[in-house]
Amino acid sequence: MGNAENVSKATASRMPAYLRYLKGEAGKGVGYVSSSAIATALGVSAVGVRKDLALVSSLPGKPRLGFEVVRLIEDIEKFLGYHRWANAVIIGAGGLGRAILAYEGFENYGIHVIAAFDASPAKVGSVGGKPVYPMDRLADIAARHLVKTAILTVPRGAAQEACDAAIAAGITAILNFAPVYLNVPDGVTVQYEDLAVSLAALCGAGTEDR
Amino acid sequence: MGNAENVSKATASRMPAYLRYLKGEAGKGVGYVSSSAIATALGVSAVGVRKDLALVSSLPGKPRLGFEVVRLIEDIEKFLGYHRWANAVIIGAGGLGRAILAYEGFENYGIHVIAAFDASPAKVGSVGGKPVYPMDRLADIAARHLVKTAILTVPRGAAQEACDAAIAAGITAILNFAPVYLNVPDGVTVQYEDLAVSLAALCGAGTEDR
DNA sequence: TAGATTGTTAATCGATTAACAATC
DNA sequence: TAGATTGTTAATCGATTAACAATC
Repeated sequence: MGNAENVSKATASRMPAYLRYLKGEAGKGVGYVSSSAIATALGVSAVGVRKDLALVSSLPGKPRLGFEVVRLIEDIEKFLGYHRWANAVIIGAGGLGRAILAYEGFENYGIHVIAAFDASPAKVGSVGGKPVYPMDRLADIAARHLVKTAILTVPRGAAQEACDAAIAAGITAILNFAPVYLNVPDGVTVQYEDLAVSLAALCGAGTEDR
Repeated sequence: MGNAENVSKATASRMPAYLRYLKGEAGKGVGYVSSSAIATALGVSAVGVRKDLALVSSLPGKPRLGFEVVRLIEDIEKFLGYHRWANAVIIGAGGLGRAILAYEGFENYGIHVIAAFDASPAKVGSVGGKPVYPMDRLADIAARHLVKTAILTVPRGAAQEACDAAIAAGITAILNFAPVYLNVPDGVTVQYEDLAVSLAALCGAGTEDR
């Protein structure tokens, strides 16, 4: 138990779902939860849940009771690395960028979204108490706050240019909401967050799968 | 080739990335692309790419040349089911909901986002030419437009209630942006789009993986 | 032709499932 | 105790990688 080193990628990818469910149970005041309860709620197998949890939990589950909810939440959060903090910026202060800038949920996950940047002077100002700067301030501010992560919410036509600017400013991880492929050098990670793809996959899932 | 029935889930999950890359190449006027070019661009193995493409492409790749870009794009789009159309609604017309309502990218993927709904009368009106209705119109409008998919962009505290309302209105697929677990009956699919989790995973990826 | 690239068969690898003994 | 639940070992399953013959 708690041997968090050799955790497979498949197991790690399920942790956020466990965490979401467990937090819901904790909110209802549930003290212990069994692997089979988690399994049926999430639509997976109970033995799979036990194997996953065995790898990250600091305490084994108790026969007849199951796993202690609050303990498990702590263990999963620790595993996911939410104890470390990181700063991030938003590039593109349109509707989506501003919505994310105002989003309150990041702080719970160890992320400070410190500012947004936009090429248009008209967008400069602040949103929800957080500043929106012109693009030419990006390199300066990113360096000063050790920002390595950017959320890209610019129109598709501006995405590659914004991406290049981010990389020039020292960004090494990009969460890209623009539905275009980004050309990046080695050492830079891009994660694509294509809403249309997510939605299309979801629409398909209902009809074809079962 | 083109035997799109027995495509593994792993293969299907890579198709959007192929499509993104290929569209970028097509935009540059590239006519043919090799499996190894795709592989290096996407950071995967070339033989894996060939295996994936063999399952969805209607035409085999040509030795010395590679795959025809425009043909491959059509094949992947067809595989992903982007030829079928579906209507969707947004529930929650806050910043994120309004941004998604105004988002132009869905139409390319066979999805019509026809309207948004909000519990607050103050939000009713229109955004980017699309209507925002009060929540009590949901069942009526969803039924009339055969809407089976909802995008949930309400605050976390309102998520379960909004989810229940959606299900009561006949929704069977939910793309949930609220960072909470949703309790749904059998036959309803929930996909979690947790920005904070995505971002946290991205931040972690840069440091721990290599 | 020579060379680059393809598709396929076999081997390896990893993850899931099944079976079962251990525990409170 | 009896029963529910756990953790683990072995077996199955699926996906990736390696090797190589086929093709333009």
